[in-house]
Amino acid sequence: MATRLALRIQERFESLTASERKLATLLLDRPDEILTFSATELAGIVGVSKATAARFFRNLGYADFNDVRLQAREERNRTGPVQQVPMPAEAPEGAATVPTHLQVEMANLTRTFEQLRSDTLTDVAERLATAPRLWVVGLGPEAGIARHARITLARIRPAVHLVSENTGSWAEELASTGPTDALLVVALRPWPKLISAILDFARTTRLTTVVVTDPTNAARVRRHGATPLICHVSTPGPEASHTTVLSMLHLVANAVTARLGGLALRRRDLIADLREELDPQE
Amino acid sequence: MATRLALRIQERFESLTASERKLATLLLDRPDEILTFSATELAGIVGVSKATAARFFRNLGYADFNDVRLQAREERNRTGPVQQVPMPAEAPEGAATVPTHLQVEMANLTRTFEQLRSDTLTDVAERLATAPRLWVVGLGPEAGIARHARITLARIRPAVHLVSENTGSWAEELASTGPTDALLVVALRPWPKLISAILDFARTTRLTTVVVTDPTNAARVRRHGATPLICHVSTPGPEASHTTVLSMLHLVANAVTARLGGLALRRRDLIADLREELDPQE
DNA sequence: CTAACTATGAAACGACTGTTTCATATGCAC
DNA sequence: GTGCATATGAAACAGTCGTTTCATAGTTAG
Repeated sequence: MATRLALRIQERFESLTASERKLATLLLDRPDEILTFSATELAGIVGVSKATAARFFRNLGYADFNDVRLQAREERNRTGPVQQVPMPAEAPEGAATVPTHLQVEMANLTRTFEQLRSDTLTDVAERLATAPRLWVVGLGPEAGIARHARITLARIRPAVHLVSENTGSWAEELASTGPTDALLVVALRPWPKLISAILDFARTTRLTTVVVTDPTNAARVRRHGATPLICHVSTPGPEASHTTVLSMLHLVANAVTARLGGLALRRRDLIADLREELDPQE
Repeated sequence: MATRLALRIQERFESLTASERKLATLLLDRPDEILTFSATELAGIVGVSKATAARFFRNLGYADFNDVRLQAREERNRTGPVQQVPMPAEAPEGAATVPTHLQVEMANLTRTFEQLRSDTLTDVAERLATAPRLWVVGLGPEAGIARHARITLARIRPAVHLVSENTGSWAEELASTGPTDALLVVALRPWPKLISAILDFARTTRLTTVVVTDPTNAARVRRHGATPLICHVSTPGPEASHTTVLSMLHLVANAVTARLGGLALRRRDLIADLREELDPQE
């Protein structure tokens, strides 16, 4: 939390004049004040003139007071590394308290995305973006998520198909896939056997396959020749949390958008316009 | 964490003009911006004129923009420097970097669940747990989420129905609802008009209604006589993130489970056994 | 189609902010 | 004491910000 301004002040503190030290002390004590107060106000608080304040910031090496504020603002936006959040221990009761829930979700998120390599992401995005057709699969509890993924991706690229969850008919639906198509699977524990079959089929058809899954299935996915995107979904309770899965899919969609550039944006705008027409504003 | 400004905006959101809504949305998404940005800058970010911005704040009941800033400043002091995770500013490129994504999701999660009152949660859980039948609705982009909610809830209680998104047929589907049934709606911005109609119908049928929504629609939900569960979904990019929505639904499901106790657990185990039978282990 | 109304941005205006200039005060060397 | 250097505030100045006015585009009512 050491801002560049604070460091600069500390270096020169002894060589500052009395009035300047008043300002310096205030800023070291409450670093955020720069963002919210004007130079005049700062001067007023410690009882020096505006002129002194102006000189102070110039003497620190800034061109302007505006310069100071812009830097401070910018520094706050890229605040340092996210602190590691500990996963809460097993809750005795079905203690679904709000703070516990929040902490669990934060822990899952940090684990998930600190582990995700950004080149894996761009690689996946590249393949999902360029495939002629994209098939999305999610069985049982993941069916809703898969549907959501399909909706999201269909907004930024054409030919996104949902493989229905009617057991048995998936073969017919996937039959029309070609070797350069891509397959996006959402499958967590407990791992449905059917997914293994689908992955094997995808491998023989030479489909590019990405599987959003949990850590326990990562190795299995690799064994099937697919790329895993690992999401931590553990909870103190009995049910897994799909939160990180959705977050991962959102990130993937963003990456695909970035890869496709204007193409995706135009498609998205087109769809937005269409929606607006169909459902008159409001 | 609900500032007075945010509340004031939420109350009047629907009566705002298009340009004003752009400003309102920005301020709800990133409440701290008022402290650091000038009104001119705010106007510039969302692409409206300074004049509109000035009118906007006056229409909200403030004398001045300065008035706004003073109040915001004062409130922050009262809240103390609880510097939570800051929301990153607009990314220039489609810069969907992993760390940025993580930070955005963390910010949304903390905002969402620090604002959620635990008695609201238990109240909602009580009503969703005890209703004879539970109906789940989600239109357009939220259809997948709704389906997921239905799956999740159906594991812990009987008679959970998904109202299909076929426009027009919802009336027939909801026709069989009774006065003590409950309705769970997922609806974010842009608010579909159809949802308003459904909420009005629910009110006259005396359904208990819970709406998972974003801050811009909270007041509207209350006006329809329903209980809002507010999720922060803002992102630097163009697409909203449904992550917190899913997290909220997970929490609600947990709370319902806690309320139902052994009943829910037995049902869940039963279903797990069934699944295992249908899809032989592994 | 016209009239009234609303929403909006461009531009004029006044208020305020930050910088610079200048005169004064303070401290130190001699 | 005088001379010199530095620190400081008052005031002049230039620039920016927020407000208001006014003209225009878009919408609604009749």
